[in-house]
Amino acid sequence: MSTKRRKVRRGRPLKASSPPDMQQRILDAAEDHFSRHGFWGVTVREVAQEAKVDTALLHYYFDTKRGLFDAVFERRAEIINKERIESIDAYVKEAGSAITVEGVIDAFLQPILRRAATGDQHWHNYFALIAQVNNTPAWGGETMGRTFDPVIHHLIDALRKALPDVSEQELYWSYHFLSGALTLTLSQTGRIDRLSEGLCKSSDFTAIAQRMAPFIASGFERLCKPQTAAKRKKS
Amino acid sequence: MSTKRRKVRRGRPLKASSPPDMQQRILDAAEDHFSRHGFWGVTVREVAQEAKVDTALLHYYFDTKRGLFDAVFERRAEIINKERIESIDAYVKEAGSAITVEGVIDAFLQPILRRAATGDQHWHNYFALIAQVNNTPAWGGETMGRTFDPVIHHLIDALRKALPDVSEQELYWSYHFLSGALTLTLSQTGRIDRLSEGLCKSSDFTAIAQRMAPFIASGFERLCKPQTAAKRKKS
DNA sequence: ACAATTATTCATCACATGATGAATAGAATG
DNA sequence: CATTCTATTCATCATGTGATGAATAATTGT
Repeated sequence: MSTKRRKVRRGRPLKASSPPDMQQRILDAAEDHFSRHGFWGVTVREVAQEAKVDTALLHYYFDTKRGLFDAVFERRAEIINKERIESIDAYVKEAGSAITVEGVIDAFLQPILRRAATGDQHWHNYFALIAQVNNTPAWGGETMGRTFDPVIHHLIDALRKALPDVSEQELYWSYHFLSGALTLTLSQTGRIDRLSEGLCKSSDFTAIAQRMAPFIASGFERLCKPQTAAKRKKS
Repeated sequence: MSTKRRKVRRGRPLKASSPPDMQQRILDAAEDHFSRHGFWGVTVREVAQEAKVDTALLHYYFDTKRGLFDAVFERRAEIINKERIESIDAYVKEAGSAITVEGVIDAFLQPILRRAATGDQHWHNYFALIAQVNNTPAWGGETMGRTFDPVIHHLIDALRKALPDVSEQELYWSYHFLSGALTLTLSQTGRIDRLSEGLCKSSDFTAIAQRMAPFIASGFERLCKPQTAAKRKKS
């Protein structure tokens, strides 16, 4: 029990330890936790512990817990947004006048579903995070809008080309349903696994990629092409 | 500064205060908070304060915070589940051999959308709560399944009648998309308001009720009726 | 070589958290 | 009317919380 001063390792670390980069390590750990439990379900200590750093470092880089969360949310948003715009533009150019609703929607979904299909855990977590945010009444709409609305307007512009004289309202409502379907898909709760008794798997993004665009495109056409509404229920 | 013992009001209250019933008041307050911020975003103190009771009472009735959450979640589930089953059964009986996919889905959606359309704040909060849970990766799938799967199987049974020889997988995936669209609708984040610059409103359940069943039914038919897939993309 | 800057850990603060045992007043029971 | 039961509040506990200032070592700039 002597008062020996244990020599502690403090201050800047040796160069060797940086490669994965502390900031990235913190962001990865935060992404992992936030995606599973949401903003309030995570403590900065948990994140710091997983990243193997002191909580003070986390505040040093990201100021507040909220700052960390926003940094996580925006990190991959830019990447995916760029990919989605490129994908849509490529399809529109390639299809020319033969543009279809299903083609546009497929082009919009591809970047996300492809990334999800690789099984990369980081992207996986990130998508689940989007799902959480999109269903957070308090501030989800604002955050989602700020981050993704430009791309969505790009999508809607492309859809207008495939649907001449379409009503704006129908277009937005249709996107709303698309957004919901996509969000639940990305949140990966495993519910459909249980419901279907193993017949369908939340993680089977190949199956999803095959079905989602046709399903959604069909809904769009039904809502946005009045003439298709011929077989209206008569009762 | 005398040591006068301030006479505090303790013990069982006068009868007059019970009418709204303490348990109900706590559940209402909890519903309000949980729906907005999720399980981790709420403290028992906040709930107790809004319900104007001591936190101890809350533990007295519901044991733990989690117990309170589950009680909130289950309270209205029974009601809505019963209504949905009755609605589906009524439609199936009424339609007879003229049963349609859109009719079944409409019957399934009606009870929820009708309640949402009244603007009742309590149901409103409850639906947002469902949305939160449905997108909680950690335990959302399990909770949702336990609470709602029986009704969903009922829905799927009815859909089978409208879609003879349908593939089970297509049926479940279609429901998955339906579930996502409905969930986002109920979560009411206001995102579509911003996106459409006020043209569409999250709270406009009349508009949703008119569009959702046709949109979703069309997707179902596209996926579940192979012969409809004639106009496959050729490129 | 020295000074300034940057990245990191340590120690700690003020306050919030879920939970609980004891106290107490009214209601129910006999 | 005495006893037991139920519903409620009070006071408090141990732990967890986000955050921060000081210390310190490596790096960078001069």
